[in-house]
Amino acid sequence: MDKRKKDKLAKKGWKTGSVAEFLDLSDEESAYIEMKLALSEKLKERRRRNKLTQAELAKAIESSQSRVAKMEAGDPTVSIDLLVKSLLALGVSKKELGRTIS
Amino acid sequence: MDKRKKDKLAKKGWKTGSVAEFLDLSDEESAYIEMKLALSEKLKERRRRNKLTQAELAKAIESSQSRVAKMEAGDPTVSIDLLVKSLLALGVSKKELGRTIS
DNA sequence: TGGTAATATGTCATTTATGACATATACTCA
DNA sequence: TGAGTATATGTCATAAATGACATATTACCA
Repeated sequence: MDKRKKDKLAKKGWKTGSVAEFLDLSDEESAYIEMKLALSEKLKERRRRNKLTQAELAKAIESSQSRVAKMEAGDPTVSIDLLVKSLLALGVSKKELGRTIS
Repeated sequence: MDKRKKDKLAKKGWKTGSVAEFLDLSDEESAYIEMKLALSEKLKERRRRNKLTQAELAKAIESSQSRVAKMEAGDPTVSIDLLVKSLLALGVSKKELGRTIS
């Protein structure tokens, strides 16, 4: 099955527990996706908590509003690197990042 | 200062605590580098524990020996994504990954 | 209702990460 | 010592991620 499609489905509100079963992902694949989705959630949450618009955050991290939107949507073209850098820029600590992905 | 050079220096046995001071990295930059180095360490440790050569691990993750070497060396061209995928392939859990980067 | 700000989606040229390869260096052991 | 194995380093063409942009959709409120 096309990975792009799986991610697309996965982000559409499916609970991660059931996604792996239904889409037949390996444990490593689903763990990886779950981690990215957890970081997405955290980003959305923190940006809002910090009262920033996507455009404002984008400027702070030298990115674009559309990419921030994709990060928060769990778009498969977004890397963990970018999510992590963005979260660090929002003031999230390594410790909290660790908790987030666990 | 050139980021490539900073990473180069950083991986040459400098203790991470002092790197940030000496090289004048922002908190976010050093947190990011520390996370990558922690993942590098973990990879080296786990691969050895699993009694695999770099070439064998490379095959398992569909990469190359040279890239595995770079991962373990903390080469700045290696993404967190690749490190995470590799660690998951070695059987490391999300929980342990979380602990590792913290 | 309409107007405006925020967010989402799609596309694309450029940048960056990647696997592959060659080759250098280090390690083991006879 | 040298041969064999493992790891490190450098380079490059290709693939993947990125920022930018246009535009669609949604949310809010006067």
